[in-house]
Amino acid sequence: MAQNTPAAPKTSLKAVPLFSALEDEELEAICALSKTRHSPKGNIIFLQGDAGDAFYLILSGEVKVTLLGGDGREYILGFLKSGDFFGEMSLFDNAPRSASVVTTEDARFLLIRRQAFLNHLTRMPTLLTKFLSTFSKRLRRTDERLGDLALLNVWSRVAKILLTIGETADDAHRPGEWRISKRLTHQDIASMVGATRETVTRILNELKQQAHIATEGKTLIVRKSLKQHLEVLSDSFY
Amino acid sequence: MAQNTPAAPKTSLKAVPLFSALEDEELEAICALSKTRHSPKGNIIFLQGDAGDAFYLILSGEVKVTLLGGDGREYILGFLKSGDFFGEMSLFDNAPRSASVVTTEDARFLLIRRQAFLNHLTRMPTLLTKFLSTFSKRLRRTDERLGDLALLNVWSRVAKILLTIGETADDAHRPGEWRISKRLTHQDIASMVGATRETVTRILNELKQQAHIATEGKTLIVRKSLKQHLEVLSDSFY
DNA sequence: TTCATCATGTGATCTAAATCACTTGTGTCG
DNA sequence: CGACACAAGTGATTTAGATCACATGATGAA
Repeated sequence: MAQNTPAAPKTSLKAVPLFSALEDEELEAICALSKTRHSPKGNIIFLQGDAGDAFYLILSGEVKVTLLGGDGREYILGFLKSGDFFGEMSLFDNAPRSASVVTTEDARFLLIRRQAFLNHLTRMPTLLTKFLSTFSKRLRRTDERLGDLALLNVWSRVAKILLTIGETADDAHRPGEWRISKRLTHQDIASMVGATRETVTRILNELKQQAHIATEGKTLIVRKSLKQHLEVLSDSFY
Repeated sequence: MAQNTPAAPKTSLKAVPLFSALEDEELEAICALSKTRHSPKGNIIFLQGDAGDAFYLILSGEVKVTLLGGDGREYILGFLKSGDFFGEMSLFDNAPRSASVVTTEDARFLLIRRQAFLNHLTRMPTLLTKFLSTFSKRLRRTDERLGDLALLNVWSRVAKILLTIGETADDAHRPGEWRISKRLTHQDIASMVGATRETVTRILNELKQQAHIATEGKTLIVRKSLKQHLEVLSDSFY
């Protein structure tokens, strides 16, 4: 299962955006109070509702952040990878975990406990600001998704998430399209837009028909035409 | 329409939770760079998509924070009142407004511009921490609502929001119930849960039949029994 | 290569909730 | 006071999307 190693990495932290602005001595401090943890694919890091007092920074691998429904269904808030972090909310209020986190690949984390971190945090305003701007972005994203769920139909939600994923996870830069190499099952997409697998399958085929998307081997191609198409739909109230 | 007065209040800021931990001199500084603004009921403070570089603190009155759909429908993120603030996201990233804000009562604001504020902000770590914990709470709430929209049906969403409002806006402390004096139209509730007015009307009557809610004059009574009822529903997967 | 497991495709229902189309309150303000 | 906005109540109808029930395809471990 999960392993804890007392040693913390030194140099690699400099490469992490969250810590990039810190002084060497501050980095030392961070290292001193952090542990590393390794979890194989499919491991539960924590569950929604758990008491949480630790913050995790992903050193390698990938995790999935989800909300769980009473009937076993899940809503995927997002995937996080190397350099991203989670569990940071419990640093500032110690409420229970608001979401669950599961590894979707073997992953290594830097783990820092609330109390240990807080003492140093106040003495690192740069870090506070980093957190603030991350929170800001996260809040914007969740607000947008809230609007999507409340105001758009499944077709638009699927189109939109494909575009979002394309824009952020484009692998090969090409003129009129984005290429997504990350393997996403229809169920994954369904759980990200709040719909069923079958509906997503049908919409994806429809989009393929309309040449808005295509597949090449394992990579998914999203054409930018889809973006215009979507914008026309939502601007139609003028 | 909206009026701008150059003068800023002095003593009243001490009473605002956001600023309560500040030193007198820091308060002075805040006052120096803030303006007050007055807006009558129904006024648009800003719209989703606007460029935004100011932060607002509500001194009196109430506002409604909404997301607008392409077809004119709106999703209400929430109501904010005296002591609450909004537009703070643009302090930390200067992205366009992610939501719209409209006054639902005559209101007075303290208004602080991004640049002016930022200079001082870094020198007030207490304030940074205040923001951080607010962001944390907000993020938790939006995550929860995201889960509600994606995973619950309209009945549960209505029940849940009534309970939430009851818990936070209870006016008279009574044993088995919460009393909400704030006037909420069925359309308001519909816009808060992502449903139509008619559906909300029907559900509210159903809840009244089941004695989970009642009205007394203009105040809405939500019985705590509703909470149990809702929990039974969502725990039914054990 | 061969199963076994997981992902996808697709028709046939079913249903929660939206939409439509009114009627019936209920304020409130000239 | 009447009347003119709003807000709420309620049936009838429609529909997007869920659910159900399989068939077909990939993929990978033994």
